[in-house]
Amino acid sequence: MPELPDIEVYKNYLTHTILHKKIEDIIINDSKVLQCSSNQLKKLQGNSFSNISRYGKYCFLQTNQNYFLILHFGMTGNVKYYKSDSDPEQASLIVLFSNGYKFAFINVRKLGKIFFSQDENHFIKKMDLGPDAFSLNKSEFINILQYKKGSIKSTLMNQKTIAGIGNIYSDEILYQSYIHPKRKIGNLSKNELSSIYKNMQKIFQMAIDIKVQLDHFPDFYLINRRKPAMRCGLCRNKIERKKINGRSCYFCNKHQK
DNA sequence: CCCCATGTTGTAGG
DNA sequence: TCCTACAACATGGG
Repeated sequence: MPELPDIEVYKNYLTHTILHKKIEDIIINDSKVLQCSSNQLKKLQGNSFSNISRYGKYCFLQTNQNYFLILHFGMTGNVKYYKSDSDPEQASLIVLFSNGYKFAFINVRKLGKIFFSQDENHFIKKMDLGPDAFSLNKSEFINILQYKKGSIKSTLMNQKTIAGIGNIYSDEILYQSYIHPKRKIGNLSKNELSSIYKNMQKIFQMAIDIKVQLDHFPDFYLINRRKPAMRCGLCRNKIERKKINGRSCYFCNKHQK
């Protein structure tokens, strides 16, 4: 489920598994997801990962030589640290460590991407990413949004404006903020923008705390109600689905004004 | 067979 | 220039 909280959970997982282990080899099973040359990946051999970080929906694996292996998960990306002769299905990339363990970047729909960079900030600039959603304070958040022209949902999902929010969490944030996804930002009050910010922080923190296990979200959340004929967890109205930005937007037409 | 799915990118149009 | 809509990408599930 790769939006900001999911990547944060992957980051924590990798921090507890792959750091400081000698990289013996890199196996590329699917060059389609590679956004760099295999020669660049060869540079990782003999080194180890020294730090894992996240920016927006990207995960940065820094090596002790200050190279960065950068993962983007698309719709179905996942990571796994394991010790076995048999590798996961659809592992695009496998890193072999000298302790016999492996790290796999799993990529069912092949919409994920693998990048290589020598400079984290340069990469972020090159990808034209806005500031990370979870690192902004309230006034920075409001300053960025308040002069935008588009609808609130589209703008929240625009990675060039703010990085990290996707379809599921933009819906959840607006649902809990009592704001209709099609509202133009210019029509939102300071209080409403402030509410969006607070709910974003609260929802992301919740999702990270429960490691994004869907059945651990509070019952009133929208996230487990994204199905036809489901009832709103806040006012029991029927949840609606509408295409916005080519994505299925779920919302409650009664309490989201 | 159909439609749906957590993302990004390119194109066309207002 | 900025915003919206839509198709494409690839694969699996209902």
